[in-house]
Amino acid sequence: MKNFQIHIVVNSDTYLRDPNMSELGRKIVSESIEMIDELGFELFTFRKLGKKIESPECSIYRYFESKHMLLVYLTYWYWSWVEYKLVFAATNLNSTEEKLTKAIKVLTEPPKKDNSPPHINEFLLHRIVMKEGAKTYHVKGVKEGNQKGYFEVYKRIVQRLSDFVLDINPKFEFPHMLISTIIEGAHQQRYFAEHIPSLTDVGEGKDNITTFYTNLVFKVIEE
Amino acid sequence: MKNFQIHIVVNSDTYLRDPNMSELGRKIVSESIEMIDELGFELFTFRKLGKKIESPECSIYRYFESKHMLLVYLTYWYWSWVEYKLVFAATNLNSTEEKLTKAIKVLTEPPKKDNSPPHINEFLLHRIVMKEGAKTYHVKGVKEGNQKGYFEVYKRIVQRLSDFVLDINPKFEFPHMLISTIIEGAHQQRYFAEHIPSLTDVGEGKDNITTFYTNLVFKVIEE
DNA sequence: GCAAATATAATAGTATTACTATCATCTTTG
DNA sequence: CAAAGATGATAGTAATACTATTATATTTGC
Repeated sequence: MKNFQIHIVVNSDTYLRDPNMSELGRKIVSESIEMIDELGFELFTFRKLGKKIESPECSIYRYFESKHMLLVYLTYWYWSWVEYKLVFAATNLNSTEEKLTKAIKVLTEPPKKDNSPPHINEFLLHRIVMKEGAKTYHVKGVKEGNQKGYFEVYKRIVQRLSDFVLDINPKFEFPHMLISTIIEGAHQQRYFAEHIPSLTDVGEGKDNITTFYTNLVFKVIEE
Repeated sequence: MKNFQIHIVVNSDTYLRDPNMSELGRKIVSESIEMIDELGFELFTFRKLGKKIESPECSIYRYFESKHMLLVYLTYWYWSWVEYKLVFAATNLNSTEEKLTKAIKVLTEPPKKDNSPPHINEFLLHRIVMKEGAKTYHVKGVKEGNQKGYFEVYKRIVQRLSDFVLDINPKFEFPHMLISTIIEGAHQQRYFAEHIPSLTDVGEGKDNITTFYTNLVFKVIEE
């Protein structure tokens, strides 16, 4: 039972019409998450999505310029959501060490059921971002996308944790590299664990990823 | 002046006809490297490649089942080449520490001009693998691809360095995670440095990536 | 309560992509 | 020098990633 619901705001350059403002828009978002997770981003098409939600393909194009931009929207949403969880997780903690530990936990653990909006399955969205997230920037127009702010939240998260690192060790030279390495690394390891397990050490049942990266960060930044 | 040339063997499941055995095959490989680097993998097509090499599209399909499989071939080739460099780099070194340091250097530094086969521009190939490499496994058929051995060399490289790590600290629990994290991380950081610099700490002219990851590895594995 | 604005649906169409098929010709090689 | 194999020429297909046009709902502002 929850008496509040947070609203995630997404950069308006990622969409043509705000999908959060209409029934159809929310349906596009929620069903596309299911479908991308099921088919993978390559086999996912607006035509198939249209069929699933029983709306014509061209209606989807009124919300998103392309399926690539839909992916950009979804990952932006995801990172905003993670940012919210990071802020929330830091409250009532005193030391920067505790805050950093908690933040690494949020970034490296898979999501638990929580108060995300009802039309977003954040468990599936997490899987999508792990697998397809890099496709938002591994494209020709990265620089333009970066200028338009598609990655601003991601960058802010990296900055936030980098600041913790610098607070703990002001002389540490590579905080951004360290943080972006572990964020991407955690997603990657979780994906490998499922599909190419010999690239990881994730054993049966037990989840070492958070332990590994927490350890890594504190060992690397100590003077 | 070189009196020898090494020949990289690629898993024969990645191609229909061995592109290394004919003039046309080598042309397909060498020109596709230029073209994928120039256009990005999404905009690259066999039709455009056919036009460039003045051969019909269908001739290219006689070598590679799809453009995805061509990418798999190219990345396989790349990692085999890196493996060769790793073996070469380890000769005449006594301590495992030295070997590991050298290996990290090979894996994290951009390639220098060396004795790669004339039809392969390994500088461009390195850029392609940094940017597009993950697309070989971020697809629906990863598991089948893994079973067919598309990633066997990559896995062998991870194993090789993991063994160094375990030799230095036999109690270290997560060698594979550590090594695959730094290999992917190095590529990623180099890509970020060029396109989304605020995610890194790579400054003007100086290249910190190797320093960062070398430090990271030795700090993390120390008892 | 109704006109105007806006969103959606229905239908149709286009250029391009990712292939496949067929057959003729050219080049090896045993 | 014949047979096998590789390449070229030509053609074709289903699907993708869109766009355009017009009709029909639905919302909203006065």
